[in-house]
Amino acid sequence: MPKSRTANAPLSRAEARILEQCWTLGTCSVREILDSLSEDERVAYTTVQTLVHRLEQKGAVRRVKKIGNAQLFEPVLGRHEYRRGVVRELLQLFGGSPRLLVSNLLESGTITLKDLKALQDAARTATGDSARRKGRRGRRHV
Amino acid sequence: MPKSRTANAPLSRAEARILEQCWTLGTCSVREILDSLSEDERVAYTTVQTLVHRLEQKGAVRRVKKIGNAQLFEPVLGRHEYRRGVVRELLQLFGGSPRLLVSNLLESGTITLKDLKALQDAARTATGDSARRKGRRGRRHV
DNA sequence: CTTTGCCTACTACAGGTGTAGTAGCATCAC
DNA sequence: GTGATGCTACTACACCTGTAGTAGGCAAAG
Repeated sequence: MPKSRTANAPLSRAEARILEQCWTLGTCSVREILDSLSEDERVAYTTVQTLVHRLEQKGAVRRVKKIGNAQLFEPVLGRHEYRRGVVRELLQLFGGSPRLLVSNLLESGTITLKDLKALQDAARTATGDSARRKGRRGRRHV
Repeated sequence: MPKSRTANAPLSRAEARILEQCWTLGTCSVREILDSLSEDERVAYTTVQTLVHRLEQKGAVRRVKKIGNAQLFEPVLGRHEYRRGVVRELLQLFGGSPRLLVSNLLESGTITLKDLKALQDAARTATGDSARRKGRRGRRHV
């Protein structure tokens, strides 16, 4: 039977979409998330609410404070960890071989040799360069 | 609401697992699929049967002939197409940027620069070599 | 203080998914 | 032919997911 909706259970498509908005918005309320959705993704307020609730159950977000009668949430699971997990999932499809995966990208023309080259250069400088970039992007708290 | 179980609808995890066995086995029966599953994946005969049935509804396999009273199935959806689809799905997570995806693989140490290098070489010879490789890998029919 | 409005906690429900049971027909070994 | 076996077609069912409605509470506006 399908997975239990407890801590670090896998996120569904819709849940991930909401979490994504949380990443963009930082600490935010249900309404803010709703408003941040594009026209064609708009759903009912309660739908977002339910999804946020489920995300909370799965430990992907947590409520941090209450302002007035509104609850503010904040992502716990980071974009990076999440992506890592999903990619790991995907890799199983390729027998755990990331090379096969990239190879697939190449064959289907999704990525080009030029792209790979660029990535290599970027990676080389990032790793071998000074020390270790720790700031990542400009995390404006909110 | 979730997707309809009609032609080329997305495959669920379990369905994909079964299809995978079909790829390995080639034309095969429900029992053969069941028997080919490893110890810890073993499920009831009827479970496999149901999954094969759903795969059929989704157009991923088709019944080719009947031997005795047993039905033989054959994959319609190829491993390659399937993978391509899943990767495309995943890419949306990375804003459609395959570079970000590979970048993630690098950062998490899932793939190395050496791997990329090897892939590039392989790709270069395959593409730029003679004319156009049309056989891909040794596609032994079945 | 009452009204108005947004917020939250439940509840709901149809369709998907994972897993399996049952009934009945087709075959094969006698 | 007859019984043993295995196969297929239904049926079942709990849990997940996507989406939303409802009731009731807090708080700002008047």
